[in-house]
Amino acid sequence: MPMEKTFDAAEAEPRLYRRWEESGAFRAGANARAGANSFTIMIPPPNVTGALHLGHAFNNTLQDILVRWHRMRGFDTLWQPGQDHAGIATQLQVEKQLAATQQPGRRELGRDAFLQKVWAWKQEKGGTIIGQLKRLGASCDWSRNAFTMAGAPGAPEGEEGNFHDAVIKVFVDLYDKGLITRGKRLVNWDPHFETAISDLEVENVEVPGHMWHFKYPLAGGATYTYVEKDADGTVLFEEERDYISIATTRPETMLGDGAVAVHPSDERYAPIVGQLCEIPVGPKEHRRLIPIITDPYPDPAFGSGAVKITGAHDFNDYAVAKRAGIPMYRLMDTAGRMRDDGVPYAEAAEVAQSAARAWLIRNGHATVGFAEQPVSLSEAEADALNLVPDHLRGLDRFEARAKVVEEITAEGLAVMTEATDPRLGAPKGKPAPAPEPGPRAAGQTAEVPDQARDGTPPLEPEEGGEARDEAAQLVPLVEAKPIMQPFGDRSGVVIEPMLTDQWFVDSAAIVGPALDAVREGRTRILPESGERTYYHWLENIEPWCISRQLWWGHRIPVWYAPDPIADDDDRWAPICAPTEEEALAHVRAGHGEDADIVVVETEAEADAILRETLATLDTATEGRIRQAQGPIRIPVWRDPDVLDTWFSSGLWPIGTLGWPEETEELKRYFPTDVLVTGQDILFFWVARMMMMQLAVTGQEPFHTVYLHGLVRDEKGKKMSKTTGNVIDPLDVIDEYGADALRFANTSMASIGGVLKFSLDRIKGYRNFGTKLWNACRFAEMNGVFEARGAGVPRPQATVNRWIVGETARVREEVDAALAAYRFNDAANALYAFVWGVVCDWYVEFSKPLLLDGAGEETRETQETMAWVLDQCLILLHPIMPFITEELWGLTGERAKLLVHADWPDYTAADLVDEAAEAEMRWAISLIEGVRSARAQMNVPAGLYVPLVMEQADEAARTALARNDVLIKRLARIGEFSEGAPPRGSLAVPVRGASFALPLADIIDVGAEKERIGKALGKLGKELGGLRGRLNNPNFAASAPEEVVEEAKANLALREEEETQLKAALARLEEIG
RNA sequence: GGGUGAUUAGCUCAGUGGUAGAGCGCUUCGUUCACAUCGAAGAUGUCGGGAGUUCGAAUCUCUCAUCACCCA
Repeated sequence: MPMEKTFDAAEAEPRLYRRWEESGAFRAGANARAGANSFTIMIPPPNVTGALHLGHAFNNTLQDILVRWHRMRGFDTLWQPGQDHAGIATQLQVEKQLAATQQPGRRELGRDAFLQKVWAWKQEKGGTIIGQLKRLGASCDWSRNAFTMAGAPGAPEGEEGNFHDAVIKVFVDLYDKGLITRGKRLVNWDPHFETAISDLEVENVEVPGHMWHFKYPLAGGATYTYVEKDADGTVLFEEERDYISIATTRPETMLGDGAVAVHPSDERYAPIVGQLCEIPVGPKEHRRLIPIITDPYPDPAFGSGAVKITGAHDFNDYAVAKRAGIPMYRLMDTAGRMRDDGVPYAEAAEVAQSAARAWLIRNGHATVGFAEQPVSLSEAEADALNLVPDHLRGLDRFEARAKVVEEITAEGLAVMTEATDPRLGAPKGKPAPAPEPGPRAAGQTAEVPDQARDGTPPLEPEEGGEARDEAAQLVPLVEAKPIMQPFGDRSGVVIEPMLTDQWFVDSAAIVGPALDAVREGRTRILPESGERTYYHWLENIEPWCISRQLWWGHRIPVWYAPDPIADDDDRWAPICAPTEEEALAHVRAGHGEDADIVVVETEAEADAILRETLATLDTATEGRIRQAQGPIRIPVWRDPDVLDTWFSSGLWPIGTLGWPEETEELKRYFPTDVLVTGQDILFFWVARMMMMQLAVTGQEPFHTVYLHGLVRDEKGKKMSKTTGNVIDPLDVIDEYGADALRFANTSMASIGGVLKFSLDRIKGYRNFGTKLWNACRFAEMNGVFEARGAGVPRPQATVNRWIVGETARVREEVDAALAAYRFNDAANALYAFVWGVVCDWYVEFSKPLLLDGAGEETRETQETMAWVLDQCLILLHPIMPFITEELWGLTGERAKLLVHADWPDYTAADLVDEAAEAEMRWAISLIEGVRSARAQMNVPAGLYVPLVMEQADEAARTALARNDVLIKRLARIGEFSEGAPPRGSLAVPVRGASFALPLADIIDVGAEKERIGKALGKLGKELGGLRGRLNNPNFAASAPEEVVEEAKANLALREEEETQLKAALARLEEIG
């Protein structure tokens, strides 16, 4: 039964994949030769919430190619699959689902019940991407599928595994070594998810924003002379002022200001440094005064040159406050609302006031006043203080902003300017609104100032100049300008820098080996530019914040118990232990065997119990509970935070292999070989894996990191739902088959290449599959596969000898390309070979032998073709596994599936027959010459025409004689003759011979002259270049010998061709 | 502002010192018994601009321009 005309991918792919899986073809070690080296790839674990996108499709195609290639070569191969638990994304997903199905929300459920819901969700929906990777043909060992939360407490049946143990063990080890610490740090806070997120999860986007300018009056009505000078010292402007002008894009943070800073060299403000100024907001009777300090951070040329310092809400201010010892006052709660806790504002402001005075005293700007006690606030005390005025408490941060602006303006403390000031941008006379900005709001809010609009040049940016024309109508100066604003990449809300207690890894202490590994070449990053980026980041590494205020994740293994020796002040002592039992054992050791230990859920509960306990004790012991008599209640609570997802995925290479147990797999497959991943997670993941694996095992986790870019659309744009240019790889697979998608991915995969996805290319590679299919179909129709022999054929016929050599060449080319991770070169070499050599020439050449012939030559051709096609299937299999496996099955009884076929290792040196190659290349060039002349001269395509050989050398004669059947067939030649070409022939020059097509009655002499003239023109250019080079004595002297030889040989060939063409032209001239 | 990279045929891209290629598209021709998801032939380039090194530069250096990404 003849084969179908095309490959039915939709039908065959699931069937073939099932076949592979059922036969265990992808199992670790399948098809390994005895004593083989291992080859391991760890899949970059997709989020458990994820669905396959084109980036995954690309990334996993490359991994699959490497894995299939090694497996066929007999390596002990493991492709380790798995998923990442993706803290924020998963928690969000489940919360959404609860809301959508009218179930109780996360907080109502409580932690344990919620986590059960997450696990249930994971078990039901978490496998989506696995099925999708299978459709792509990914040959992972699915029996080993891993999960970064496997084995966590509460994990249901089927989620066993010890990944959790690995994560906890590493945390405890690093903690014990002092490499993990807890502290108050400014972190990027996501008010939507109410958790810290890393720098890398923050997207900075330029959005239309506003810059407000406010006056901070000097304390006690003090004044100074404000002078502005130009570079030469000429006074430009001078006035008496009782305030300092401050610009801000976030007025609500003024409430937490701890100081105003100016540059030490800024003479304008020198007179008032060390004085106090007033924050112009809040109840008049409790206005807070803050010191004016110097710090190198403010840029005198920007704005007024004075900067408000809000240490708890801005990264730059944080550094200034740290340097100067300015207290940091937190203003917001975890949801980004203005705080509504603590003592009333008046009381809090009082304390802050004393702290400000104390600062002046400490820094020598003031002396201790009468009856005054300098107050110094600890970090915790400052944090506990709520400086939000009572009427603003509980407001959303953006509402609070609007209120603050309104109040200051009403009080007349906004800096004013003319209504025509081009900086305003917003509608005249109206203070700009303070909407909640967001990337989606961009373009809807106030426009960016268009200074060209009214032709007025912008005013000088220096403050103080804007109110000079008193006659003009004045409005508050609210600049409309684009500002960079941080957004959470998952939540899309504005990120708030927030001072919170977090856990940190001291990255700087463990980064050394990770840097050395790349510097010393033990791990190589491709493209090389990735190495530079890697160094740059690691050399400037910041502490890594690893705590997240989420529930879904590895909970931090730290418990808190009353410190048996500490003062009341920091009475909770952390105990880090792998399990609660061990932690409690520590508590018991500290508090005595008879202590009644109560594990509670929150710090508040623990506090209550501890207060009760303390109350029962003798006050003379000053709260030290070690002196307690008899059993007392000791509250213990566990840190509620979970670890950053990247902390656990950082252990992916060893965690998936069973570490910390010393498993057989760990010994066999670690260190792994290649990591294929997106360059966007070089820091998130790659660098951290390097650091963590080195810290834990002392070994590099992989020797090669292959980085690739983002898959974009045809025009190079990012694919996004909002743009609507997202292409679903599954749709592509449905329409064109997985092989076409894979081949397109492979051919795009040049090192460091830009990835632009094009459906035209997909279609082209689907056609390529069809071409291969039909070559096999032709072979099958001609009994080729019945003649398959064992091993490499050793045929006699020139065409067969030639194609065997060509096959060896392409095998070497493919191996070299894959070894160098030049996937595109491998794909292109195979495309050119299968289509351009096998299909275009070899199949055509074989036709006379297969269709017309019989006997040994036919049999040998069948055998050779069977072998050549088998080689095509084998070499293409890593890239196009489905169609090749299908053809492998259809074209013979096979000992093994193609997925386990032996990868060839024959070489061009063994198999290339140079004489055969020269002969075939000559025949091809003659055929092409004839075809070209015919087509250009409009000789009817179907017409058989005679060919006259004018002259020929020995090699050409032999080649013609031995291949005349092929040449006649493919060039559509009727008869050969030898002799002088008749007048009005078409000239066909080839190497070592000249031919003519006598077609005087068909051709147009003028057109033929033109054709030859054109060819001569081209030749002339080339000859000019070659002669120029060879005539240059410096060329012969400096260029390598083989280059000179090549140029000489080239020149000889071109000259021969030129002679022939000139002769042909001369003959045509005779006709006229 | 810092870093990294890109600029080659109409389009998408290869091309690490020897005189420029592929695929797609385009034009012309073709119902030749594997394939029209095909075949044959053809056209198209101051390799972003300028300077330098070199016998020789798309390739190395400098510079300018434009664009992209990452980090502030």
